[in-house]
Amino acid sequence: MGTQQRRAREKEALRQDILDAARELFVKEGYENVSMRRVAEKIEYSPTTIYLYFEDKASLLYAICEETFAKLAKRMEAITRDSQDPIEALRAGCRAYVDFGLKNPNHYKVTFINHPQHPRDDQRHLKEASMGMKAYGNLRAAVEACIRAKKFRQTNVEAVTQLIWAGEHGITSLLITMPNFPWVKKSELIDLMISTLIDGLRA
Amino acid sequence: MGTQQRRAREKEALRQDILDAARELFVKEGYENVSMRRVAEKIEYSPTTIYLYFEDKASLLYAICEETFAKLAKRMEAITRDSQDPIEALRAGCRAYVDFGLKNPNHYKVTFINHPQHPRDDQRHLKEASMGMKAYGNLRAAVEACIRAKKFRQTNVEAVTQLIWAGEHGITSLLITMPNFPWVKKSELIDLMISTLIDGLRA
DNA sequence: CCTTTCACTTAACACTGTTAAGTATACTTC
DNA sequence: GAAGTATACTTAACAGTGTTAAGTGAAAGG
Repeated sequence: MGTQQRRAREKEALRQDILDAARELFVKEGYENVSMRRVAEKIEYSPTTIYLYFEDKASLLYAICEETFAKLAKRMEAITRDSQDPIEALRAGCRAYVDFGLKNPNHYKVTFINHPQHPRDDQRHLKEASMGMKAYGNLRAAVEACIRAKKFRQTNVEAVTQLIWAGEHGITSLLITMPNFPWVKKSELIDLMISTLIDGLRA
Repeated sequence: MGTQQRRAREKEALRQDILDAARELFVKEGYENVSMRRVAEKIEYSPTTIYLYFEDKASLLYAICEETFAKLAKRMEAITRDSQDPIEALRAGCRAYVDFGLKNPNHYKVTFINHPQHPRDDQRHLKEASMGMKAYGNLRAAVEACIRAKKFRQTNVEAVTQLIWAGEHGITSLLITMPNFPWVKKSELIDLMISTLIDGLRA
């Protein structure tokens, strides 16, 4: 009777163990530098066992990214909701995005910078999209609020959202991938980016 | 007498052949998807021969990036020099940067996005920096001209340069790594980024 | 002509992601 | 309770990777 449920539960538990082990290794050492054998070793199973739970290495990564993404989306949602002024909401959301990236550089890398795109696997590409769409949707809502409140000269919601995303991403990714570059004070640079974009958009 | 010179010339010729073969493959298929054996096959030498000319695969890449970078720097220099108004010069330079990235996506990827950073090899990191410094210096000069002409509210040359670089990079890298995303018209997005940043900086 | 140097190759190492085949164990059915 | 089957996992292997140590053959120098 309940045996099937118990088995399903045990399977799910191992799936989570794999995910936990992989996440820790990926985040600590980077996706490319972690082999399936290392993940297997960590959970004390044979390497091939992982393939009973995940299609391949990339799937393992995507599963982790989806989790992480949910966290980011949730955080951004909370931040933008708790703010009155739409401009300040947008500013806070942007700041949260960049901070999140800098605090989880390897996650950010595999999700937005490196993400190994399989040749001719469009299915997976859509999955990625759906994963990021939530965070993007949040940003979009914040931008829409600003436009609705007639705070911006530009009225193309999509274009402005993408513009701001690109700005955030530019700074986040550069700070992550080129840590040895002689940057000015990081937090000032981030604020400058956000302020400059908002000022540039202002009505 | 001349034998030594001839040999040196022949060595240099093969070095260039390797570089040419590697560049073509890297640009066409991406650094990660090209093996040393494939490069060797293309030049019809044994794989290990490459190691007589380049320390490792990454060095091969860096050599190619340096070439490409020189081209970008030269182009940007020409563009910013031929312009009268410092703001227009900056705008044109930015546009050239992004266009260059979109036209050489794999080059841009390996140079600014992926660039496989070797663990504990700081020497190489400096080399990278010196490589990019020229293009960065050009941008810096264009920014400095704007500030000198009192066109900008912000007066921190370094911060503004890095800000603009981040903006350019953000849009370039996102357009390259996420080609399936429903972007608004690309050239409009690029122009919007450049204009918004400049407007936001204006005095 | 002999020796040494030089350019290059062969063979191998230690890895990688991934799959096919094999092996116990636990569960179901008689 | 015994036989058969499904399940969960492992072993062995494939085809590939970057890279190195050892070996080869020809050209250059004395």
